[in-house]
Amino acid sequence: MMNQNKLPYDKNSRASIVKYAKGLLGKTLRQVLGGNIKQQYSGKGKLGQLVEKLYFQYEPNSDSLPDFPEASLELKTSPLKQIRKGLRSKERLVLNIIDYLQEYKKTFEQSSFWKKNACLLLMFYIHEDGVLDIDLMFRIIRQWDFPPEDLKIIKDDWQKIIDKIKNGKAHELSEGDTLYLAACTKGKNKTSVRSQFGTEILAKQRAFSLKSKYLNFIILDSLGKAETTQEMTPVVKNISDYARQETYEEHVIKKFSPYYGKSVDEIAQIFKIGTVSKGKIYILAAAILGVKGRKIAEFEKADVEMKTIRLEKSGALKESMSFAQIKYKEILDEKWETSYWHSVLTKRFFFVVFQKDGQDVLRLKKVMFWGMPAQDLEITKKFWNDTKRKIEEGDFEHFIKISDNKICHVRPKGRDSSDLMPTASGRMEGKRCYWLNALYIKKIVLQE
DNA sequence: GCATGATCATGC
DNA sequence: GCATGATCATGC
Repeated sequence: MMNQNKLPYDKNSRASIVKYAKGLLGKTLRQVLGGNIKQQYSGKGKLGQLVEKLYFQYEPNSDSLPDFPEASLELKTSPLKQIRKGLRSKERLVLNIIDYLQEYKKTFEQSSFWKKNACLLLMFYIHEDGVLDIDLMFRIIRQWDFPPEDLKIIKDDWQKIIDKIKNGKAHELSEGDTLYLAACTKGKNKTSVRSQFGTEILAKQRAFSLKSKYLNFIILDSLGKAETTQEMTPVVKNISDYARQETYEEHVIKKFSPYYGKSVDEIAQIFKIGTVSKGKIYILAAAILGVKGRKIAEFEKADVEMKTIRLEKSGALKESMSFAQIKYKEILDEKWETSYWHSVLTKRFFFVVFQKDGQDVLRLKKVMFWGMPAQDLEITKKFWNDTKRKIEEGDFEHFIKISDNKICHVRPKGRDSSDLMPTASGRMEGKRCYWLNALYIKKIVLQE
């Protein structure tokens, strides 16, 4: 360890550490430390180590304690990407690895997650391909304490993860299980497995993480983009809104239940919102949740995918659920874990289920949150690999069909059959998209 | 009745 | 103009 007297900050003081950290704001490590430092590390996750070692002058550790233990402050660097509308999070923020054999024994307050990450020193930098870590510019540097409303949801999330571990189901964890705090895979997927409680089945190594969309909220707040965050209204303005022991999801479902059995028009009348076109059911949902405008803040931050489901009188589900187009060129460069289809299927879903009555009027039947179980995700991985391989080979005739019963399928979707998209070989092919099979959705909706 | 192909409505 | 969410149409 360095002689603490020489440190340019007071390691016992959060304020001092944060203030010193801000010396990097708008700058790169090279600019601040001089041009003669060598790139000592390269690759993923190394910028954080460089900041710790070169700027804060302590040796990086993999302690269960925060990086600045005396000040209970955990340092995290995280990349930003430029999109048309401004800066956004490039990826999830990965926190500490979950010890499946220990974490479940603890309360939230004693948990490894909370001990290490209760207070974060966030350092967002602008990601650039092919640029050395020491040449990346820091754009946002701030202390982050979770607001009480967010912390409530994070506690619910943590509990949900713990419940699975307690039940010997760590191998079934998925990012789609939770809202803000997720159990994301960490390490090389095939080889990084760990033993878990209560069963011999090995589970993928996972770490607590904050979802990328949640970080966006921090980023917009930090950049003073109030106009963007104000478009979003939270369902829960204050944690005192919760009934005792109620989770966020239970709270949301409770708000919908008085409208079960009512038609779309009836609900629209109650909230005086005029005619609601099909495909705009989220307007109804926002109204029911008391959200002015169109964006439900918690759903945005958790990246919840809201979908309408229509059941026939009989309870049958007529239609499969469509998603985005398959980009024939882009998919060739994708890996499963970072692919579009994987990112959709690991989201948390919010299903708004309607059913036709005797007069063919759609009535709200129920709402539910859902995340795809890990076993199913494995099946969709096979589906995706098969689809990618066929696109690679230029075989557009034999995609997996709904009758193959592989949870999802490929089907045309375009303006009409002459709506084409170029393939890597330069040939034009009809546009197609990913679908979730109707039968699969039906099972989910009817199981609860 | 279901699988599959095809297309509509809307908003950015 | 186009992607997306959603639904229609047809034939087996």
